[in-house]
Amino acid sequence: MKLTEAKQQFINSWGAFGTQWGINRTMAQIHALLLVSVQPITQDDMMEQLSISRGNVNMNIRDLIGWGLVERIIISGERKEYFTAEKDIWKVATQIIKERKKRELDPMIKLLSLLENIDGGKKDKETKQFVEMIAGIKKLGHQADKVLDVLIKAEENWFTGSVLKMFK
Amino acid sequence: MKLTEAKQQFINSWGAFGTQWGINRTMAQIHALLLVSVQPITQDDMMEQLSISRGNVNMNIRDLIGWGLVERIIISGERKEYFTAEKDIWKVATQIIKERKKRELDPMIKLLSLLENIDGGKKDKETKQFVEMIAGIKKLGHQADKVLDVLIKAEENWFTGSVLKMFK
DNA sequence: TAATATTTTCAAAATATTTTGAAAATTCAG
DNA sequence: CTGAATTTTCAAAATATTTTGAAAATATTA
Repeated sequence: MKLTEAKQQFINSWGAFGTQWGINRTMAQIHALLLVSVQPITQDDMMEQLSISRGNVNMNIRDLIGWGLVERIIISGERKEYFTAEKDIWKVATQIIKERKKRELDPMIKLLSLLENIDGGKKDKETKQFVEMIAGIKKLGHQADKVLDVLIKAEENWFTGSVLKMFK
Repeated sequence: MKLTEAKQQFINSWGAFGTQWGINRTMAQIHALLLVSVQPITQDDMMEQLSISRGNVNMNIRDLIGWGLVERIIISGERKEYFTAEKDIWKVATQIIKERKKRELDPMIKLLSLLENIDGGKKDKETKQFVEMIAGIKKLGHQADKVLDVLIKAEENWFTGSVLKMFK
């Protein structure tokens, strides 16, 4: 397989993969493009390489910066802005975990806590069963939170495999 | 908060949460409804409680069964089919992890293996850097695979918290 | 077997999401 | 400050996804 062909397939597959995880296809493609671009690139480069509009590039770049995955680079003497992505794939994974935890898991646990306060407590069986289900999900959420914290803090250890020895 | 109100909010939030993870809103809502329904319910019950069409219920129920999260129940003497969901939330989480691993992680690792075979090997710097990025992502995928296997096999231990002691 | 209840299918409609592109805003060199 | 280059915004258009509902298929009863 040719290099350009492989890059293209990586970008497309990364995009398709992203959509399965609730991530906008173009955002994932831009991220993939930046991952395989050794030098920083401009918005015009992205427009050309992915055949998408200026507005689309601009909005998704902004999102990627919000996710802490992409950085804006100013090259002195150059008028245009350049962009680059974190290349250490462990740091990328960690950052995504951190963000999804903050944006989704935390609010979910907060909501479940509210739902546990049912009028009249666990008097009748139906209420009791509902409250127990909610408590169970909340507990699962807390456990997931802890497991993810360990993974985040494990840093390169996770990546190099030594965390798994701890598991065993 | 009233029980019916809490149930409704749980169903809606579970649906919203699902969409953030690439899961169809209605499918997540049906799952939530089944989670808080102590007795098995019919497709008509779902149509009524979620205000959705028969076809919608039917297709999403089929998907949920495909995910191994819902079971069709035949009650003797009853003409209609009933449905019920696994209530042990740890088993639910495990099942979802298993399925996503099989449907998404495994094919992704397979693809990355293909992309590592670039014509001419790592002769030039550009190719070398691309291959290394792909190899890095593949390695991350394998590590994630192993971590998830441990969580799946840990069964109730994960849920009760003792897996975390292993981490520490 | 016929009549009826129930489930399944899927094309079309509705809805939601993404993308475009041009105007507005901003930045920067001279 | 002026004017050109660049970035940002966002309403409208395009696209993708979900939902409907009625017809077809299947199952059940008598």
